[in-house]
Amino acid sequence: MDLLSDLTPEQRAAVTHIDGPLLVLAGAGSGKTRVITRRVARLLDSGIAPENILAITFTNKAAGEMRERIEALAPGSRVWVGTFHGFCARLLRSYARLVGIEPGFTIYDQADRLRAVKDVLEQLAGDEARVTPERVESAISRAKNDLVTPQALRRRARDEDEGLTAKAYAAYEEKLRACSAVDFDDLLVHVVRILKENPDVRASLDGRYRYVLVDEYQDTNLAQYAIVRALSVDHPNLCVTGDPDQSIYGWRGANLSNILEFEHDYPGCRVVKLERNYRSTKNILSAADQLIRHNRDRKPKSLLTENPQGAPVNLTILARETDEAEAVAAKIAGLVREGEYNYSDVAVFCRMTALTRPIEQALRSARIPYQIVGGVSFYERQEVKDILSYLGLMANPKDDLAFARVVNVPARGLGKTSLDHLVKAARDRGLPLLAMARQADQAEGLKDKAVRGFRDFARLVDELRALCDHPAEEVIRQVLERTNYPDYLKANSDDKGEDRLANLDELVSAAHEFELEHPESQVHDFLADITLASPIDRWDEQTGAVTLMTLHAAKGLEFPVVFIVALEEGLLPHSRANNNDKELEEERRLLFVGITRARRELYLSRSRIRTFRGQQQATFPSRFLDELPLDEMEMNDRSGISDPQYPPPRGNGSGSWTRRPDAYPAPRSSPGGFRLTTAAQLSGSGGGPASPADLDALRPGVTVIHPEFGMGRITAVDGAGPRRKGTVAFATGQSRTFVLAMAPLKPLVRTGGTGPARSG
DNA sequence: GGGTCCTACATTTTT
DNA sequence: TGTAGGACCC
Repeated sequence: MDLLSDLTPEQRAAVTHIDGPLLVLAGAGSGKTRVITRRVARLLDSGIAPENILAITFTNKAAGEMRERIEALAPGSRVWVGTFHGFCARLLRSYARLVGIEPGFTIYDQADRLRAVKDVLEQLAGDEARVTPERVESAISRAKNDLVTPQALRRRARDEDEGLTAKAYAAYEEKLRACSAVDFDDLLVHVVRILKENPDVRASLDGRYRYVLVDEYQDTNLAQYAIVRALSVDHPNLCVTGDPDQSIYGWRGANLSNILEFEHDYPGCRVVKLERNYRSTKNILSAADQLIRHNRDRKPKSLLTENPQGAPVNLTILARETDEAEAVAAKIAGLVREGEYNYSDVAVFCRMTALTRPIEQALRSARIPYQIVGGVSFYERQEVKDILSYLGLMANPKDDLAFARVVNVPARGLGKTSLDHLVKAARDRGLPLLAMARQADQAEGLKDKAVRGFRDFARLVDELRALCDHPAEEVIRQVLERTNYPDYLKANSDDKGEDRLANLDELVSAAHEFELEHPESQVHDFLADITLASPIDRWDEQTGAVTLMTLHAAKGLEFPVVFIVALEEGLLPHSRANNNDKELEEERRLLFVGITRARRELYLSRSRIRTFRGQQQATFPSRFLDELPLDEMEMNDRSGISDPQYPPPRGNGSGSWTRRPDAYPAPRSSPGGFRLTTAAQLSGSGGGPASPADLDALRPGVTVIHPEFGMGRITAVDGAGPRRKGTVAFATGQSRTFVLAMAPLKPLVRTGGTGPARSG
């Protein structure tokens, strides 16, 4: 086919560029994927060998799609397309020895890493540690992505906690080495080291991968930058594509300056800007544009489209998250009933996976098929992880983490005490746990029964290990059979047993599929593939179901109809991102990404009250709503209550549609809605001084209104009688304590309910 | 050692 | 709301 005829001049410029660095700044929906794949086809057309091309994408799914498209344009060409992590894993299998690790290394995922950090912290500081394992874990990850060594982190440490973190980092590294394991970030870090310390290897890889393409370049971190740089010295035929406005992985170490400084890093590079949007309606694009303009740390850019105006963007306010979910479900049902869309045309995005639950429920009861992307991934389920740990231990006998996980699963009478003795003995001798288990009779303090147990277990694993070069599917079947795992599951899981057995079946068929695709593979290849898989890789757009996912997962996708829910302060922007402008701008970009996924219709919503962590809480509208072109939008408030008065978080904001200054509420009731009631009214005592009954309504968990501070929630009460005090956390972030009998606090209750809203 | 119950706890996003 | 870890009892 003609690779150029249907392209715009800009797209054509990018596609026809062959040698030298190329930066493609591609706005949302500007046909970027098409440009990249065409360019690869064009490279192949011009006689460049497929093995000289390396294409890096953000997810395996994107890689698969690109591979397919390239295959369609240039059949039979075997271009390597994959993620940074996949590429590095492969490279590391060949060059492991250069950084002192074994080629059969195991890849630890985040849960494994957290487990390892916990072990290390306990060993280092016992119960004394003042830093949480989670914080240490993320600090280690951050350090690695920034190419900071344990020594450097130690030198940098300013206080005791940072010192302990650095120490834990060093100990963690040792532990991984002893287990012959690497974590996600190590895949990158080790490759950086290989490239840095071995000029010959670097030169040969640079020569091999003469044409490098990196997609989503705005989300690369320092380690990834270093890899790309090292592969583009002798042959700087590097093409990167991305959009600074869509950078949403800063928390993972992504460095926006990689793309902003590209022209500086690669002098003489060609820059192509793709600004025309082919995806969305004018209305949707206008919303995206107005929003993203509020980012100050940004190169101004216009978003243009020749697409029709389209329907106005819709913003709906509901009373509670269940109402919101039902409204979404009802709207979806209506759209499909009208015949214009299928379920698979629709996606619902939210900030956190935890927010999907009410949506799921509503979709279920409306009998709308859906699939959820993310959340607890299939491979993180306990039963799956157990079996995978057996495989891991078979493939890598030094994997102490896997050993500890399964040595007593199913129960073999090897509890904590026995394991502690074994660990100590192994540590003294510098042996892996499996090796120590084989000679458990030499470990101090073990009872005969435990010695026998460990040796039996070691024998079992050794026997299984003999099967290591068999197909993964068969290995899994053998593990299940020889460990009696299915029986153990049946005995130990009450009503979930069926589900869990089904998960094991699914694991077997996953292994089978892998086997078909990679006939030559070994168990550790299967494990690596699983570990490096992302939730979105399992997503199938063909199933005829509504898609439910986080805004992060939505990157790179598009849907005719998009819903974005829970546009509330604390959720979007997330409360953890509230501290500085940088994080706040990333949150804004996140919403921008969500909005620009929509092709024809966009529905935004928020709920006035949200139950989170089992607690009802009044919410405030996301500040981002005020940044949208509200006059062009269609808005309806179906909550049946109006906003209370509250001090705007910043600026004056008054007069805007989302912040109604008038509203200390004339109680208004609507079926199933809310009204605001005073404690006095509740108890029927009609507005006099608070009676004991009034005070009874003011309990922890109850949402209240204060005329000055706005909505809040009672977090604690203290004392009794007239001097009883209550602490209220207000939605503005401040917390205050009042004498309940005196304070003008009013509980928010459900119409027709029997009493104040209660927690739990 | 192992199972059960309870409490305390945290809680973003993901390769 | 969920879960991970601790206390307790068999």
